[in-house]
Amino acid sequence: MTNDLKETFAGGAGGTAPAPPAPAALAAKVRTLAPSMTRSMQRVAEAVADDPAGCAALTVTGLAELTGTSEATVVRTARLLGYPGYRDLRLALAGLAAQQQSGRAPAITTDIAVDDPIADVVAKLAYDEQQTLADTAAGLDTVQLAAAVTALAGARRTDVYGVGASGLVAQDLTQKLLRIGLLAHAHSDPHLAVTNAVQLRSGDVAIAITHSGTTGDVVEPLRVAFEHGATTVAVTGRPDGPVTQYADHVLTTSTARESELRPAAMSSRTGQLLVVDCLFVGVAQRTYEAAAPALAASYEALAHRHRAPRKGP
Amino acid sequence: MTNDLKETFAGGAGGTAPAPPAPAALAAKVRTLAPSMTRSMQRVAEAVADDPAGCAALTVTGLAELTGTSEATVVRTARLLGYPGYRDLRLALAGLAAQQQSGRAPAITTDIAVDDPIADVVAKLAYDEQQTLADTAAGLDTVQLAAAVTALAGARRTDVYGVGASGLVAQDLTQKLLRIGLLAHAHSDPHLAVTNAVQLRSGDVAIAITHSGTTGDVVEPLRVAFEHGATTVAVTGRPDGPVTQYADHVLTTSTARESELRPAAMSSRTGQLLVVDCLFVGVAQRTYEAAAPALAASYEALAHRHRAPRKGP
DNA sequence: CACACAATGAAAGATATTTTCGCTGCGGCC
DNA sequence: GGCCGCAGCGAAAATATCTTTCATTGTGTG
Repeated sequence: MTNDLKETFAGGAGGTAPAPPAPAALAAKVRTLAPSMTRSMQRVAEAVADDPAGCAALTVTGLAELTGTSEATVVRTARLLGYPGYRDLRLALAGLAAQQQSGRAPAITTDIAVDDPIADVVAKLAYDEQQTLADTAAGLDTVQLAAAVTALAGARRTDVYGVGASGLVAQDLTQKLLRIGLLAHAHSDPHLAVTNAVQLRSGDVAIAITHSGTTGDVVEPLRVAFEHGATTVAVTGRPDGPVTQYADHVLTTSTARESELRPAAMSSRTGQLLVVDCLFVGVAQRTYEAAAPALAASYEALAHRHRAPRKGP
Repeated sequence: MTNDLKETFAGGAGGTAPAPPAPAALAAKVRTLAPSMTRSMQRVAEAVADDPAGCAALTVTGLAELTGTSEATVVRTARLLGYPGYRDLRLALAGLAAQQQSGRAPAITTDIAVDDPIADVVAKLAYDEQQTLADTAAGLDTVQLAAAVTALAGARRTDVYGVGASGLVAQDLTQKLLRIGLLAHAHSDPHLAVTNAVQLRSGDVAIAITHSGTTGDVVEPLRVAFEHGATTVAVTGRPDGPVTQYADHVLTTSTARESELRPAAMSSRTGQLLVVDCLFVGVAQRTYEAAAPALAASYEALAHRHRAPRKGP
C-alpha cells in the first residue's frame, strides 16, 4: 500500500481489479458497508438506497442538501460504495431505478413480529433468505472467487476456521471438499486451529469464516496461517473488518437486516453457504477429472446407508 | 433564469410538462425521429440506439468523438429525443442498459456445466437455492409446522438426529434452540442417538432430519423415540419415505434438481435450514417472555469475543 | 484537561455540459 | 453566373457539475 493519496478509499488487499462497480447490488452493498460508515455517510447511503430514482435526478449538491451534508461527503460515500465518483454512482442509480421499475413490485418489508401467524413467519423468512442469496450473489467479487478457487484446487491441504454458526458452514465446506478428494479440515477449537495453522506453508490454503469479521478465535488462526505463507481467504460480511487484514482473497457475504426474532446468524449463514457452494463447484470444475469419480464414489459408499424407499402404510 | 435560449427545441407553447423523457422506448423514438434528423444527428442517434450501455459510459466529448461530430450536435440530438440535455439522456441510457441486462437473465435455467465461467456458477447456484426456498416455503404444511412448534415449546428436552450434511442442519437447530433456553441436543452418532432415544418419553421431542427419508442411522433413533412416547418430527424431502412412519409431524422440504456438479446436499440443505429457522422463530414467538432475554444474554456473552472493528491499514 | 485523530463542510480546483457564435456549403433568385 | 439567405455544423466561451484540498469541529483517550 504505497499510494498515499489523501482520501482514497477503494483498494482492497489484492489491488489489481479495483472493483467493477455494482450494477444492481446496490442495496446490498449499502447494508454491507453501512456499519463501517460515518453518520453523515450513512444518511447519504440511506437516501440512495431508499429512493434510487429520486437520487439519480439530483446533482451532488442536491443530494448533499437533501441529506443535510456536504458534496464532499456525498462523493466519499460514492467512493465507499465502489464507484470512482458521484457521477458513476448516479448512473448506477438510474440503472437500478429502471430495474426496479420494470421488475418486482411488492415486498414483504415488515419485520417478523411476536404475534405473526406461522404462515407469515414462513413467508418472511423465505423472502429474507432469498433476498440474502440474491444480494450475496450480486455482490460477490468473481475475481476474488476465482482466485480462491484456484488456490483451493492446487492446495496441498486446506484448513477452515469458523466458530458458532459459521463453524457449521466451515464443516459444510470441509465435507464437500473431502468428497472431491481434497485434504480439508474444519477447526472450531481456536487453540487447535492455531496449533494447526503453524503447520501451514506456501501452497496451503486457510479459510476463515466469520460474519462480523472480528471474531478473534477465527482471525487469530488466519493470521498465523497468513504469516506462515499460506494462501488465506476470508468469507465475511464486513469487508473492512480485521479479518481481511490477513486475507489474500476476501469474499463478501451480504448482510440482511436483522432483529430480535431474526438473529444475524440466520441470514449470514445463508450467504456464507452460497459462497461455500460456489467455492465447491468452482473447485470441482477445475479438478473435474479427479472430482467426478470421487463424487460418484462417495455417493456409492453412502448408498447402503439408505434403505430402499417404499410407500407408507 | 429567464430562458430565452437560442436553440431550444422541446417545449411546446404552454410549457407545463414539456415532455416526460422516454424510459425505455428509446430505440423506437430514434427510429421515429430519424427522418427529421440531420446526418450528424443520425449518427449520434444510431450510436446511442446501438449500444446504450457503451454510450452511457461516455461523456459528451467522448460520444462526439466516437460519432465524429461535436458536442453541440450530441446535445442537440439529446434534445430532439426529448431530454433536457445530454446528462439526462445519459441517465436514461444507463437505465435502459440495466433493463436489457436484467432482461437476458433467465439464461441460468440450464444445469451447471464443467466449463461454465465462475460468474455463471454463482448465478445458477443462487437461482437454484432461491428456487428451493420458494418451493419449500410454498409446500410447507403450516398446520404440521405449528404442531411441531407447540411440541418443541413445551418439551422437556429435544433430540435432533441428522448425519452428513443434515447433521449440520441438526446442529444448527440445536444451537438456536439452546440460545433461547431450550434443552436440545444434536446426535450424529447413530449408536449414541439410539442410546439417548431410549431415555425419551412423553413430553419430549425428537426430530429427524434426512433428505432421502431413508437414512437408517436417522430413522432408527426416531423409531425408538417414537416407540417410547416422544413427540416425533421428520424434516425430509420424501414425505413417503420410511422416516415418516414414525413421525407425528412431517415437514417437507423441496427437492431441487441435482446433478453431477450439484449434489443433493446443496439444495436440500437450503430447504432444511429454512424449515429449521421457521421452527426456531415459531418457538421463540411462543416462549417470547423467556426467549427474548435469553437471546439478548447470549448476544452479550459473545460480545467480548469480537474485537472492535477498525479501519484497514 | 490536553492530545490526537476521525469526521465534516467550505471553498478552491478540475471536468463536463451547455450555449454562443461564426464558418461552410447548398439552393434559389436576380 | 453571381449574390443572398439559411440550415448544418463545430470551436470555443460560459456555465454547471463534480472532485479535491484544507481548515474546522467534534469525539474519545491517556
